[in-house]
Amino acid sequence: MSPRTEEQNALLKDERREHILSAALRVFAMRGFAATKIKDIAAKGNISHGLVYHYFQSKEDIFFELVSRALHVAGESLMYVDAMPLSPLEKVRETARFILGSIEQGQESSCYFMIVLHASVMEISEEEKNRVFKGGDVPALTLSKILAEGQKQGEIKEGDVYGMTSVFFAAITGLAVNKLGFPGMKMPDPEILVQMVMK
Amino acid sequence: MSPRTEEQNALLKDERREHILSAALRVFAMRGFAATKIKDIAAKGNISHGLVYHYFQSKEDIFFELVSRALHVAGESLMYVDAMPLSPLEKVRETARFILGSIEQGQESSCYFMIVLHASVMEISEEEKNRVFKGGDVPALTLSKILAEGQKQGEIKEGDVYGMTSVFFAAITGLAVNKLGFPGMKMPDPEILVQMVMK
DNA sequence: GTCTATATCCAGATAGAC
DNA sequence: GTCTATCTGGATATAGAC
Repeated sequence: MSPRTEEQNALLKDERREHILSAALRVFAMRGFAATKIKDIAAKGNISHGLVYHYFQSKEDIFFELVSRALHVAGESLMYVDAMPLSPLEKVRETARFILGSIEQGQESSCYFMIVLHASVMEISEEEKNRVFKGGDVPALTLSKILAEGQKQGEIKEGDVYGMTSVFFAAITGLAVNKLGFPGMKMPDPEILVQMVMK
Repeated sequence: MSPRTEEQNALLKDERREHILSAALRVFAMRGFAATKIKDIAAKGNISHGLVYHYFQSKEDIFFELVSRALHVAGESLMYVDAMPLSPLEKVRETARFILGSIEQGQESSCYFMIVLHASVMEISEEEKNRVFKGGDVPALTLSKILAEGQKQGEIKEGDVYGMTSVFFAAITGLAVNKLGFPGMKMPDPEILVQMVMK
């Protein structure tokens, strides 16, 4: 019987962590931080209550790990679209389609949006907030850059780029959260978002 | 020493209730239902913990009273704008200006938006949800009606009125919530929302 | 590595003094 | 009407058995 290598152990441990995180995602999204009980996460993941503490130090740890991932993935996605060989307007269209599509198709994206939202209104110190939301402005900065380029090229409406960006993301967040509260809701045509900025 | 009449007593009682509700508003908005402790509400209102239960039956009672008010006021506001002697497009503009203005000027509106949002993702039975959100679709129905009229008159873009409505409200909700999490944030020009639907 | 049992704390709600 | 004291349940986190 060959003992597992350290590497294999680390992999198994990672898988377990992923399992717990994925179980925690929905629960945190729906109930918020405080209302989520470790017991609920454990039940969702079919493991015992105590085992959760074998993989994470605390409830906060799990929550902020999810927040961090959400922000990271959002940033990556925007930068990915930005790197595509498309005109600025097409990049906006691609972004709108991609995000609304992922919200439409399952609840996972919506859960991430909701978790970030929960985190953003949590009462934590300014320092802590800065740490948690480190890099959280990458999506907005990237979109702003795209819009500014589009204005130069005459594809995008003149006006406050920062304002357009915040409305764009606010709308997406709002839709995601709505979808979570009312799953029957149909996502609107992404083109509506595009027309908001299109000349 | 003249004893207070029943009427005066009722008025005082109402004032006290209002006092508690207003103290509860921010706390519920920021922390959500579960994380809000009766103690916090009492502290915010400078009254004792036990006294809260003299005016309300339970924590839920306070919360759902606030949700109900938020929905009621939102419906009233939209119907008020709709009754104004304005073209459909102007009604949309007035709505956007009014709501963004009230979010800009203080936190109260944002708190109401956030509370509705908390309520919408709460895990309650379908029945209960229907009861809590009774009349909650009045704003959306009213705006949809306005947009449809605007399309007939050629002021509003052709396309899915339901989609435009949901993006419009999603954007506003998203902005309100953002403002709550990051108070320094500037509200965008309402015109951005108007241009989303304007032909 | 996984579970059960439990220590410790704190919250919602009530009772009863003033 | 308002407060303080208390009952009771339940949640986080830990300890220790297997």
